[in-house]
Amino acid sequence: MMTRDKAKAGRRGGGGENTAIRERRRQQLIDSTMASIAKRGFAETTMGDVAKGAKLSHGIVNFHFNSKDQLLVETLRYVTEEYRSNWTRAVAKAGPDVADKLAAFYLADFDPTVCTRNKLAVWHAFYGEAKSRPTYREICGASDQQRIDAGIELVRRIIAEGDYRHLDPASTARGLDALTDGLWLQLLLSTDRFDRDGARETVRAFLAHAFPKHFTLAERDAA
Amino acid sequence: MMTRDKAKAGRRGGGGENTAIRERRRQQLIDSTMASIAKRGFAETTMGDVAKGAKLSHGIVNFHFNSKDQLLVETLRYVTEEYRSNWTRAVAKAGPDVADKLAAFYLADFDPTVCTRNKLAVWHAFYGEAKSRPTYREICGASDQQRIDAGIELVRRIIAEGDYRHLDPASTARGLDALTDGLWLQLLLSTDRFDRDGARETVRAFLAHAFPKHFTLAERDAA
Amino acid sequence: MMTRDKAKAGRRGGGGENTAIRERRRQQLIDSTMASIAKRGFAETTMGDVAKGAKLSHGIVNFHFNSKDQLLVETLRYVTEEYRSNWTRAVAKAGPDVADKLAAFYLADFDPTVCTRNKLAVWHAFYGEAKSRPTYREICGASDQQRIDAGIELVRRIIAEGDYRHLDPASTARGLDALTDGLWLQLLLSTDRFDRDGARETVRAFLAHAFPKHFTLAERDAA
Amino acid sequence: MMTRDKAKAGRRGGGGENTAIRERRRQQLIDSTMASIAKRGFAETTMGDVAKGAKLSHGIVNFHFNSKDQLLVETLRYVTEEYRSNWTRAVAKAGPDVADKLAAFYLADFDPTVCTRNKLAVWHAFYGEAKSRPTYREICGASDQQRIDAGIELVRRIIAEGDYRHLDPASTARGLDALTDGLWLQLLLSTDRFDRDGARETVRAFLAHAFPKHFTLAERDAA
DNA sequence: CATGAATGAGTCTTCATTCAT
DNA sequence: AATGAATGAAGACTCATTCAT
Repeated sequence: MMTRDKAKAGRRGGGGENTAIRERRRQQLIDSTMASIAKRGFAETTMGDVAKGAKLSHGIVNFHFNSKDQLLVETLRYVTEEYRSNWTRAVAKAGPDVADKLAAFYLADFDPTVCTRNKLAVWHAFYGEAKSRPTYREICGASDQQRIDAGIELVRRIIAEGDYRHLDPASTARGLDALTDGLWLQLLLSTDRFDRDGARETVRAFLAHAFPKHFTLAERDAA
Repeated sequence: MMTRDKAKAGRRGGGGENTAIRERRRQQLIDSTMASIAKRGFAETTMGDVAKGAKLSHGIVNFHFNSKDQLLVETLRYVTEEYRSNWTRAVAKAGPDVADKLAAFYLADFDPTVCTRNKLAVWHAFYGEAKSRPTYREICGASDQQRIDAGIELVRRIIAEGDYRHLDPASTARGLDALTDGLWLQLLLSTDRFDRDGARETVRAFLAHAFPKHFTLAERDAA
Repeated sequence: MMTRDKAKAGRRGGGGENTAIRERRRQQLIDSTMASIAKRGFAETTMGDVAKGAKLSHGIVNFHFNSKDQLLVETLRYVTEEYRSNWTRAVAKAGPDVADKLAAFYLADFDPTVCTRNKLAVWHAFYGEAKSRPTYREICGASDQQRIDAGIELVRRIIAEGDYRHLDPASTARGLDALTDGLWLQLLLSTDRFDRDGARETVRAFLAHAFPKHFTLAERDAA
Repeated sequence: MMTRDKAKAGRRGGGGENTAIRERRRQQLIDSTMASIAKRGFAETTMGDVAKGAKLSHGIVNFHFNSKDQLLVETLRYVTEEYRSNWTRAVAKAGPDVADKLAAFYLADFDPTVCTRNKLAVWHAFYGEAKSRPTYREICGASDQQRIDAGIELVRRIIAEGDYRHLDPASTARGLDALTDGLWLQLLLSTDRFDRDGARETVRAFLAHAFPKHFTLAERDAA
C-alpha cells in the first residue's frame, strides 16, 4: 500500500531504489508481525518469530524499526490506516442514499481486506494489553473519533429522513458500532468457519430492526 | 472446581484452618492477578507483580498454583464461574415473563459484580492471546455453550410469543451477544466514566428495535 | 570489610543471616569484578565473566546489583572507601611529626591493601572511560577533595616548619600526588615485578628533594 | 608507518590522487576515533560513532582499516609517533646545555600538539584496557624504551655535571616520568580549565628540587 | 571509492521455577 | 506455610563485519 509510489521511483539510481527496498522490508516485517500475533498472541510474539516469519535475520528488525515497541506501533498504525481508508472509500463509493451509505459504513468492517484473522488478532491484541492502551489511543484516537462522528452523522440523517424520532443518534450509532465490534470478536474466537457473510447478515438484520422504513429483512425460509 | 485441595486438607481434624488460609491465599492471589492484568496487561504481568500485589512473598505463588499457567487458568475459571452464576441467578430471579427473563439475561452482563474494569480486562486479555485460546476454550467452552443455548431458547420463545416470524432465533441471539460483547469492549477502552447504565440503555433500545411488541423505548427529551 | 558487623548479626534467625549472606555475595561479586577488570579490562568485562569468576549463576548478579552499571558503581565505591580509610588510618597511626605524617600520607598509596594489580586496574578503568567520568566524580568527588585538602595542609605545615618559603603548598602537594599517580600507572603497566618498594623509594627521594631538612636520601652504593 | 599503501597506490600513474584521498580518509577516521574515545570512552566507541563523526558512511571504516582493532591500533600508533617526534624535536631544538635539554624533554609532554584532551584520553583508554595491553606494548614498546633511555641518559649527564652524587639516574628519571604521567592524568580528569601551564610549572619546580644547581624556582609572591 | 542493507554472534536483563531454611 | 536466594532459559538489542550495487 505504502510502496506503490516508491516502486515507481525505483530503478532510477539515487535514493528511490533504497527507499523502495526499505518500504518492502518494512511491509514484510509488519505482515509477519500480524501473522505472529494471530498465531501466538501478543505476549508470545518475539522479534525472532517476526524475523523468521519474514525470512530475514533478527538484526534487521531493529535496523528497520529500532525496537520491538516501534514495530508494534507501526503495525497498529498500518491496520488503523487501512481500516480508515476502507470504510471511507466504501461510504464514498456507495449510492447517494443515506441508507446505502449507512449500510456501506457498517458492512465495510467485514470486507475481506480488513476483516482477516490476522488483522482482527492485531486489534484485539492491542485492546487486551493494558500497557499498550496509551499507545493505542495515541495512534487510533483521531481515527476512532472520525469514525464515531461519521457514524453519528449518518444515523442522524437517516433518523431525520425516516422520522425515527424515538431514536437517539449517538446512542444508536454507539450500539451499532458495539455490534460490529462484538461480531469481530466472535469471528476472532470462531474455530471453524470465518463467517464474514453471517456477520454481515446480522448487521443488516439489526439495521432493519432499527430503521424498518429503510431496510427490510430477507424473507426467511420456513426451515 | 477448587475443591480438590480442600478435600485433601480437610483430612486434618483441626477444623480446616489450613484450608481456610489456603483458600484465602488463593483468592488473594487471583484478585491480585486480575488487578495486575487490568493495570499492566497480560504480557507484562509477572509472578512477582502478583505476589507483590497480594503482599505476599515471591515463592508463594508457585506454592499455591504450581505454575503461572495454572494461576492464569484458575483466574479465568474464577471469572467464568462468577459470570455464569450471575446471569443464571438473574434469569431465575426475573419475573415469569419471557421478556423479563430475556432482559435480565442480557442486562446481567452489566451487573457491578461481573462488570468491573479488572474483570473485563481479564476477559479481553484471554481473547487477545491466541496462545491461550485453547485454554480459553477448554475452560469456557461448556459455559459459553450453555449461555448460547439459553439465549437462543429465550429468543425463540419471545419470537413465538410475539410472532416475530421474520426473525431467526440463532442469528438474533448471536447479534445480541455481539452487542453486549461490543459494549464491554467500549467500557474497557473508555477513559473517563465507566458507564454501565449507558450500556444497559443501549441494550434495552436494541431489544425494543427487535421485539417492539415487548419492549418500548423510553420517551426521548426533545433536547 | 563491610561484612564484619553483619557477620556478628548472623546466626540469630530473623534478618541478620539473610543480610550476612547478601553482603557476602555482594563482596564476592565485587571481588570478581575487580579481578575481571584487571584481567580483561573494562570494555571486555561481561556479567557472565563476573558471575563465573564468583562461581555463581549470572542471574544472581542482577539480583544483587540490579544492573551492570550498578555493579560497577559499587565496585568503584568499594575501592574508594578502602583507599580513603587506608590513608586516613596511616596518617593517624604515624608519629606526631609532620614529616612522619606526610611520609605516611604519600607512602600509604603503596600499602599492599590498596596497591594491588586488581585495584589499580579498577582505578584506571574508570579514569580511562570517559562515559563513566560523571559517575566517577559523583562517587570519588568528596573523597578526592578530602585527600587534596589533607595533602595541602600537611605540606603547608612542613613548609612552615622547615621554612621552605619558595614552595607553594598547593602546587607542591599536587605534584606529589601526580607522582604517586604516575607511579601507580607504572606499576599497572609493569610486566614483570610489581615493585611497590621501588615506588616507595622514589616517593621518599622526591620528598627529600623538596624537603631536604626533613628527609635525607639513603646513601647510595657506589655500584 | 602508513607508507606501505602509499607505495602500492603510487604505481598508478594518475598522480596518486587515490593515495591522497585514502590518506585523508584514514586521518579523518583516526581523528574521529580520538574524538569519540575522548567523548564516550573506549568501551562505548563503536564503528558507527567513528564513521558518523567523520561524516562518512558506515561501511567505510572496514574498507580503510579492515577491522576495528586495526583502527584502534593505527590510532595508538598515530599518537605514539606524534608523541615521539614531539619530544625528539624538542630536545634537538633546545640549547646545548644538559639542563636545557632535560627541561625540554620533560616539558614537551605539555606541548599543545600532543597534550590535548582527545589525545590524553586515547593514552589512558589504552592504559585502562587490560585486553589491549599486549597491543599497547607491541606498538609503544620500542618508543617507550627509547624515551626511558633518553631520560636516563640526560639525568645521568646532569648528575655528572652537577655532582648530585646521591641521585640514582634510573630512579630519578623514572620519578620524573611518573610525575608527568600523573600530571597528564590530572589534566584528563580536570573539569574546568585544561591547565597545561600549571603542569609545566610543577615540572619545573620538581626539576629545581632535584637539581638545584641547574634550576631555580621562580620567586613566589608573598600573596 | 563509497553506500547502506543484511547478518549473526554476543551481551544485558527479565523472570518462572526450585529449594534450603 | 512461608521466605527469598539461586538458577538458567529466553528474549531484546547492539554492533563488527560483509557484500551487492
